Amino acid sequence: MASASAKHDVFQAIADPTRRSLLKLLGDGELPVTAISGHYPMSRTAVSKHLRILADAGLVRERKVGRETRYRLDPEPLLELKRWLSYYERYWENKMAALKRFVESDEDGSAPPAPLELVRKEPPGE
Amino acid sequence: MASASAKHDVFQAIADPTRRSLLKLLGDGELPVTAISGHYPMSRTAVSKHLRILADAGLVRERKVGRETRYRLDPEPLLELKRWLSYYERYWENKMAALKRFVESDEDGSAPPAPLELVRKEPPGE
DNA sequence: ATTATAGGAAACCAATTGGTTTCACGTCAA
DNA sequence: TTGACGTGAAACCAATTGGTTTCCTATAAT
Repeated sequence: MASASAKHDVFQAIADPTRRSLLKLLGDGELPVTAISGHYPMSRTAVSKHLRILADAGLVRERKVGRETRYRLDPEPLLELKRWLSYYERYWENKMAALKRFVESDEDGSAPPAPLELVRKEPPGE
Repeated sequence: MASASAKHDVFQAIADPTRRSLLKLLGDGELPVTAISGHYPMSRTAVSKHLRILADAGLVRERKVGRETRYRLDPEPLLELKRWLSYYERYWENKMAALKRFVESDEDGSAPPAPLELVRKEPPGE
């Protein structure tokens, strides 16, 4: 439900750092466009377009008040992201487990759980 | 550590549906490029470029084996995403709480779900 | 009534993106 | 050695993106 199957999905919406910043800013509460754009080095119009993209993705809600349009965070679509991420939990768990096994291994070295070269931090040879 | 300070960040990397699909595919294990590209309607070269972007973001690792290059998932950078997401947990919690309060609200109506209006912050000068 | 303010719409632009086709190179097989 | 296979690099292209400026319309405020 909620669907928000709009033309902008949440993945694409949060891909831009300005938009991620906007989400954070709008978490504090409702703000009109001009106030928002004051936080950014770009034009008000540019910010407005970012806001529209966020709104299309359902991440932000707009509300007209007099002559202003106030925006605020709607975190609901982030749940989709969370769901997507949760699929990968098992992988880090595996990795963590492998790492742990490696660290705790009583070095008979007979069954290296996984190559995992990420473990070693060579002193900077370069 | 890890840092993956590369030119492609994880947010941008997962913005593309093909790349998300690749991650899922590569979760099953190492695969060479041709085998991978067989799953997609686009050219091998196109898939290869997606793989490079994923690799730049640290989401995928490559390993040369004879004349093939095999790719596999590296979920580690997703932790950054998880961390980013976790910042917003409190918001859905609030929302959930508000919703719950609303649903459970019996008759007094004195506590509307969540006005959520915040006052305006300092006008950012001009 | 007139003027100033808030914000969206439109037209435009450069850079990036997602894709293609062609080519070159290293590796495996005959 | 000759040729086929697996892949990346390069050059190219259309569409999208992130931004701008200019204009237009509502809504205050005087």
